[in-house]
Amino acid sequence: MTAEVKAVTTPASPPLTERQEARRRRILHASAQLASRGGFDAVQMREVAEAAGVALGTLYRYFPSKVHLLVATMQDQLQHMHTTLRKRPPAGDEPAARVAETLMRAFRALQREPQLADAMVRALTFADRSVSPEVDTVSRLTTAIILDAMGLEHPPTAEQLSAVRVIEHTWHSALITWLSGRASIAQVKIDIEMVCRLIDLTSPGKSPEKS
Amino acid sequence: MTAEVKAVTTPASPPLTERQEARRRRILHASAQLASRGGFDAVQMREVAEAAGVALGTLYRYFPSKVHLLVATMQDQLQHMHTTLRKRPPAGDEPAARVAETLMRAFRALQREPQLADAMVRALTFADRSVSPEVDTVSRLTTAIILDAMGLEHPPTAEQLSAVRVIEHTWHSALITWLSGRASIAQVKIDIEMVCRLIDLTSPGKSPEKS
DNA sequence: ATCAAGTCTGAAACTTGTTCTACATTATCC
DNA sequence: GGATAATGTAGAACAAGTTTCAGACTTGAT
Repeated sequence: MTAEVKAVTTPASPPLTERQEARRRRILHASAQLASRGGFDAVQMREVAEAAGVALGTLYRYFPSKVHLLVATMQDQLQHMHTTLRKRPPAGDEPAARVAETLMRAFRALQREPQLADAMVRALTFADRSVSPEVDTVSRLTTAIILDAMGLEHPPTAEQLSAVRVIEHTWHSALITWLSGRASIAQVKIDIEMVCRLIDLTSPGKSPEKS
Repeated sequence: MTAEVKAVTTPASPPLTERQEARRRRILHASAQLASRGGFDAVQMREVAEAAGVALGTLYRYFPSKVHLLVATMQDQLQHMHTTLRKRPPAGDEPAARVAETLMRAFRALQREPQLADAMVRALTFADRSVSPEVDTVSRLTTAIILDAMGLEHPPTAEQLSAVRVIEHTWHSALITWLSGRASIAQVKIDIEMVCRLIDLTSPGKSPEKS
């Protein structure tokens, strides 16, 4: 439990009342529910509103677009996953192995709800500038998960952060190719393990070579 | 010019007549034109049809959805880029350096038409299963470009292909983060260079270490 | 030249994300 | 408790992707 992670939760601009918090929660739940059924397309704003017992206008007040909604849903799910993963840290000896294990574990979790994963990931990559802050939060959460898995003793170097970003890139993109049926899970595993080698490459005082 | 690349062009199911080929071309041109202006949102099917001098129904016969259209547009642009890049191969000594240089060159080309890039990349990552074949073609084209840049003397090993896939993942995902304003070009450069190290790592008879 | 099959056109219809409006409910402040 | 501003509701309206259809035009074979 080294390298403390500073609260990656939402910035929480205006404090919400209890009823509002409950509405928000109902909406996110409805969103995840519908997404689990039929993926991105099945999350229809009117249906979400109805399932959450909320007027369409209200839904849009809470989440200004479908993409915002789904990205928030992803935040939510990632939050869960992060706490779950923390309970059982990966077992590998090397940081690279631990990260690969963690990611594959996350991957298998997503596999259990492929439609939900589809909806969230599609929203994430489809998001335009207006969703940047939210997407950024997701990105920070992912980074936190990976750094956690690395179990560093010191704060990460700039190089290591770059490696983590590359791992994230690979993770997202591999997820997409899997979701759209263009890559098998075995393939994803290979690629994840491949990219995790960058961790060894960037851990200080390890590689004997250097230009 | 080693490691011959087998024609990555379209499979061309039914041979098109001349007028049809012309229509297809007009459509793609209109699509790119509109995309250059306002990105993904500006490519409106009715407008594309009008600009191409074609009925809406015809547009849909040629490209069954907006995403199909934009992915085809990307194929087209990549085709261009590939031939352009081949004219001036990258200059670096090491394969990794050559690949990084090539990708950054491609990156700068996209920078010149950021809106077009936005439209194409968003379509690509938003594509669902129904567009898999087309997305796959784009992927093979990208792979071809990277393998070309590596300038291998032998056919690539399985490990190298995995590294190339990871590079592609990084390339796409980095592109997205840049397009949505969440990463600077400098950052993209760093990450591309980072991931290209995997090439050294996987070139046979190079790395002195091995578990 | 003619017929049949396939293709293209123009226009309307349908779907779903998003916006808007008029009114009801709730929260806050005095 | 009552004024008032913010929030929520119901439902219409709008925008853009997609589908549909009747009729006109091409094409290819005979």
